[in-house]
Amino acid sequence: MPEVRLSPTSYVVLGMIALRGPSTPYDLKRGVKHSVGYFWNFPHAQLYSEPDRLAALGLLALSTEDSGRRRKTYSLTEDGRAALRSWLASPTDEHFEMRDIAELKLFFNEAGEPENITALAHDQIRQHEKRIEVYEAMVARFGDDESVRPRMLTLELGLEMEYAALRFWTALAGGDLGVLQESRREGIGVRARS
Amino acid sequence: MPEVRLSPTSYVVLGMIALRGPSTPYDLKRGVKHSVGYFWNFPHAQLYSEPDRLAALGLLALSTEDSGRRRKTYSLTEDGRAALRSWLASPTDEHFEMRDIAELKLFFNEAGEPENITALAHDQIRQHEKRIEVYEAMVARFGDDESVRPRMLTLELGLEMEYAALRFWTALAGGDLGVLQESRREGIGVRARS
DNA sequence: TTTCAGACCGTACGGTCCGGACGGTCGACC
DNA sequence: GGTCGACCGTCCGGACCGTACGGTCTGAAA
Repeated sequence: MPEVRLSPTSYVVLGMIALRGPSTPYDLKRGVKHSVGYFWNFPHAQLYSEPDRLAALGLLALSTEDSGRRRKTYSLTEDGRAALRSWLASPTDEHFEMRDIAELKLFFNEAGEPENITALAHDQIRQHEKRIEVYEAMVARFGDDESVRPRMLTLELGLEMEYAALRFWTALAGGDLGVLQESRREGIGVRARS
Repeated sequence: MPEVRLSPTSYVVLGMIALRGPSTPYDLKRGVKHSVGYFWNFPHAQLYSEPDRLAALGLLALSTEDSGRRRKTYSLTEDGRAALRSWLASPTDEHFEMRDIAELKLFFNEAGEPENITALAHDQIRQHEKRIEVYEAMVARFGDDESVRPRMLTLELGLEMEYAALRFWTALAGGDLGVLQESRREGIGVRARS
């Protein structure tokens, strides 16, 4: 098995194919869009080029339609499945990255007008509420479908994060951040560490 | 003023210089490392090349040391300050991006062994606890220093997110995700939307 | 005074990532 | 057969990224 460092994109492709079965890049694009794509954006061009790289490494097998559109369908090889499984079983030492433009603006707003913050907070509140609605609709729609249950786990994490952000921006807009510290002290966080 | 789309990196550079005053790339690197760098990683090579780009756009002014090391120091021009301020005042329509390897592994673990999740959760709990300690030490150290108070705001957001993640992974490790939904329903989130 | 360690500081580079523009292909309906 | 909108894929230039490497300074040991 070739010794190459695979990127997150690689594993998304391998993982998607593992969950969905043999797929075309377009399938991947759509699959990603309404699952992991919600929290991590993978530009579609990548999902077209990455499978070729993985195929060159022997992790995917390629079969090309011979009818009109000549679609390429990729499937997992044994090596591919092994690579995915070993990644899934290996520890993760990196901390998540947050890439939040709003947080950036908040941080640098010392150089701007105080009222920017109010506007920013209200925008953020709207956005997170909207996203929460989307997630909760998904939970309501698929929540008790046993077959996709495992995939709902990440949705729970997403919801936790959304509510956390919503709490923060709401408190900020209300001018009372103290309430956050209090509620954290009472919360499970403290319990988990004691 | 030239019409170019500036990247987040650009604004980090402009913002850093606005908060710290004239800076060398190395200053930026260090400044970023223990502030915004906690939630958004900017590789240092960028912080060396970006100022040149901004200088070419007239947003930064460059002065070069003539002694030994010939350090380059960049400072804001009027245009630069204006660009930063207009960015700070403009609405942010993008949602944050989460880039969390652990979340990826969780999502795809249908293709792996169930016990991976336990290990993953415990790793994550350790990591988030550690990060929380770091953040809280910063709060304790700088919390009542008026001059840096505004920069503490993002720390509060960071803490909210950390605790949210910690709650999730703790619940997951304990096998009882239901507790999350309940606590969310009682929380400020609901209040904010009613 | 020379040497050396270790911190400080900067650049180069090859591959990857990125988004947007563009173009081809299909079935459905006129 | 023609046209429309959805479907599907590629291309490209520039930004990004991590890492490896190389210089420069301070200060203390030799």
